[in-house]
Amino acid sequence: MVKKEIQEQRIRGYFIEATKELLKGEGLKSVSVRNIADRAGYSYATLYNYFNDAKDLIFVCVKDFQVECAAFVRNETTPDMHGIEKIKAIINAYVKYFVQYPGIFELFFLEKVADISSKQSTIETIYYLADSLCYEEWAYCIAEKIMTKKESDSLKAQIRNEVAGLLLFYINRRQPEKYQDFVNLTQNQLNRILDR
Amino acid sequence: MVKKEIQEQRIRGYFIEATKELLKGEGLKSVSVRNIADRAGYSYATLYNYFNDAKDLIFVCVKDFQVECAAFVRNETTPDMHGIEKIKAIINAYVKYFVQYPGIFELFFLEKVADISSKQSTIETIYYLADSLCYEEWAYCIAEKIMTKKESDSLKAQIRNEVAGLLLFYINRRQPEKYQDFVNLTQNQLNRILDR
DNA sequence: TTGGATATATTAACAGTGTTAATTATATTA
DNA sequence: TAATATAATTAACACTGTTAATATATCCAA
Repeated sequence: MVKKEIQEQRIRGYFIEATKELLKGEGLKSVSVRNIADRAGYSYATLYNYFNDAKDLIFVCVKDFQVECAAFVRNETTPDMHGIEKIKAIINAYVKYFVQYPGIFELFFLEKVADISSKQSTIETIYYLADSLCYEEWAYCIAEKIMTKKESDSLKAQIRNEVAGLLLFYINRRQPEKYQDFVNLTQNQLNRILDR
Repeated sequence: MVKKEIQEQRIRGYFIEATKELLKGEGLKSVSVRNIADRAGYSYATLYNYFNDAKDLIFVCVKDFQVECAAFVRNETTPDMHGIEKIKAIINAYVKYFVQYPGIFELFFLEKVADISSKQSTIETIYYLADSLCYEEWAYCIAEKIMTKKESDSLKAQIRNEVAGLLLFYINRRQPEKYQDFVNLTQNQLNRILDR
């Protein structure tokens, strides 16, 4: 019965949409089983007919947000840039996305995952998201002999960790306090890593 | 009445000690008002006679753990080292401390704080902890003209964010999976930042 | 179209969380 | 010792996630 599957997917979609709205709006703290179900127009227990548990549902949203983040980055950057400068622009947009949606940052990096092994692939795509957004540009840099493959791998890791740390302190600890200071710090650190 | 204050401080200490044990042992997830009170030998409501709320109590532990972390670092590093190499050794010990006590990492960097302004100073000391552990060595590097003050500030920020990111991914996302890979990555990144 | 089977949705319940108010027990002081 | 002040406890409330039992649709054959 394909009809059943369509309907089932549709209802799953309602729950996912409700969860995404809550995450983008009020943030992770207001994402509860009852809140989600209310917004989706179902009882709280109905959720368990479509998802193993709450964490499962929450993590389903990750993939959608990754796509959205990629679109956001494309929209914030110009296609006539290349190499190092483009990488900087992409990372800046990437950072901007999470500052705009702190709830999504929490979901991607802070949210505890009970069974980490079952969500391994999702976690890996989060881990490598910044890398993959810059994929063509790293390739460009290597092709143009701006850097070696080995160097690019080292730089990727550095940016990955540096940016995660910057966002962690700013979003979760309001450190630095002012947004402009955060932007400047991010800029300085990116330049430090990429301009040699 | 000084007697009262001594007694009051003593009981506060019992709650703090219980919380610290839970944090170091089972981690943040098992730190609840009722768990703490049980371990301290009081009823759960008694806690509210000595602390404003649960978060308050949990954050009181931060200062103790900072002292412990500093002692751990002193113990893990030799006093006959100086400058860049000593900084590397200190940061390695700092990282090791949080890997050993993931619950303390959660408390320092992940735990949500409702009223961040009232805990501003605590949060700042967390933010600058890695810097302060290396205080003498940064001064040494500047005095020996190994780097300028401005360069050292930039390096401090870089290490701060890089290390936070590394720990965040490893402790919270098991990324990389194997401890040895994490150690190697940390080593590589530290060398990259500090060896120029 | 109706009756029975199946699938889906809902309510009730449990064990947990933080927090507050009312109550009980303890200590201090007149 | 009696009255008062202080401290500790229990009861209660509003939440949380999750499961089992119940109610309500849906579907398919007679």
